[in-house]
Amino acid sequence: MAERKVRVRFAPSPTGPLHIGGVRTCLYNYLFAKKNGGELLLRIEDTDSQRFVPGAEDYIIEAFKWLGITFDEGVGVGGPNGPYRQSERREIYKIYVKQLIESGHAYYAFDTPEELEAKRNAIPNFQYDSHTRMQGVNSLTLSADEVNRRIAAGEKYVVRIKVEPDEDVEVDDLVRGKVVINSNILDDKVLYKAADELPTYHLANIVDDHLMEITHVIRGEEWLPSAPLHVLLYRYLGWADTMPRFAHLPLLLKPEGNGKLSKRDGDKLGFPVFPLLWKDPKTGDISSGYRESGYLPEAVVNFLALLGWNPGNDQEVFSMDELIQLFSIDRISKSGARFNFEKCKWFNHEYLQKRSDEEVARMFEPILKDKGVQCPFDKLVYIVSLVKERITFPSELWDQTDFFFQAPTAYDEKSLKKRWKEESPQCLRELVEVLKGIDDFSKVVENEQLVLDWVASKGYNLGTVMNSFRITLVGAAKGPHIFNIIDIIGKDETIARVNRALEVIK
RNA sequence: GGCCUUUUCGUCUAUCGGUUAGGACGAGAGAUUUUCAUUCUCUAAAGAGGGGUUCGAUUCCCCUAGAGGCUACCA
Repeated sequence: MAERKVRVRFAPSPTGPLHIGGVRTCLYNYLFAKKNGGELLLRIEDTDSQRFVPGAEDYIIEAFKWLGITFDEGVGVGGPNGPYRQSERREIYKIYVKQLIESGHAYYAFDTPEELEAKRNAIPNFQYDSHTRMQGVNSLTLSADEVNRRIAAGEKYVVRIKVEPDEDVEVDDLVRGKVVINSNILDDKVLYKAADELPTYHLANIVDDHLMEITHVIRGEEWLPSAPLHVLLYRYLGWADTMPRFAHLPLLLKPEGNGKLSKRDGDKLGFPVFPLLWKDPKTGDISSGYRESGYLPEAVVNFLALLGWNPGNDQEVFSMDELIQLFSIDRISKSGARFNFEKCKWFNHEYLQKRSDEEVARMFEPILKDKGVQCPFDKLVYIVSLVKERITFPSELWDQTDFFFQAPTAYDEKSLKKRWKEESPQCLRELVEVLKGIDDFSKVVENEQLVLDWVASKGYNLGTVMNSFRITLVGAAKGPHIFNIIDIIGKDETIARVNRALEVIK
């Protein structure tokens, strides 16, 4: 086989918001494509007309835009192999359905869903396959005339693959090695439904991957059991020599308990399982998203990249470019990864520190606006510089800085009990006089030295003075350096806060 | 039930037959900080069980168990 340009695809079904596991699958596809100088396609697999959800497609596109994952071809960007929505490719699939039937690898089946349901109930482990298909109502058991008559009469039929029995089908998986399944356990899967004139996933997937010249199929492990069917389809269609390589990714599991990660886990444990906030168009239910929860896209990408892959050394923090350089399929792990969002938070803290004070200040602006607070931008940057390292999410900014914008309305009991001494009022009254003598509060270092000297000259306990002072300014025993605080709130406000505290605190 | 995959600290993982089994998150303890937080240091913490193969198995093979997936006219 000649060397082909690497082409991979992400092919979600627009049945709702994109699950974080899907995001990881796409990320791995992206990293693999970029690493190998290849291309990534976005294909929308909307062959299930029943489960189509409006808005899901736009959501998917927006989510990857936010994450910095770009597509070279597909829905939203176009390309020479379109259309990229399977619902718009009906006529293409029909050609191959016909080819499969004519070559004897598929057949018409007229069994109704009710009949099949009845068989499943009556016969344990019933499956439509080489052992049972001759009892079905299909083009194998009906005369050609009868088949034609039924089709002409508009009877709803499906087309099923005719799996040849007693054959070991081999899937050479890039992650798991050779996986062999005997064709006897495969059933004659439905490939096409006359009811909506659409193929099922299996056929559409193979036809599109072939036509779009996909070289590597990187997808979740849930597809491993049907991979042999796909191999068979490539063979029956005569495309075995250009069949893509498969790589089945380990699944993302719940943080605790059993099963794979689901929407409910997020709701229950209080972390998002979707990249973006999603509002269900039918029910109006809201599902939280990483973006709206204050996660940085590079943190989400970094966290996800390491869930099932590692570079083989101790490095933990990677830029997208580094991930691209380092990524390789043979370092993908085989077992499912439990989703640990504490680590995700840690990544967010790391990446937030990498952002400049100006950038973080900009994240703070809408929060302040919401609080009805006005603040000059350069002052905001100054404030952010004092508290940035303390926070993991921009949403924590207000709690860390509210005292810069408004005087404390109450004084924390615990702090008072621990830090407010009997001599505090007297010390503070004298401190006010000292502060009054300072003209420029922006001389942080000098002012501190001045106060320190004064405390020493009076023989006061430094901790008592400073902690009491802090409580009057902040309302509690917390916050950044005191002399930065008074620089920001200014002389008048500083003195006013001390005086007010002196009145209120008994 | 059947079939497939998988199994190293609580979690994510390193180790490609010979290591004091390493790192990170989280946890605990100290230090720094006149406050709180940050930061730093240290500590505890793992090869599912049983058989083989081998001079030697976490590593290779088999069995059992656990975990996960699939078993639709869904993807």
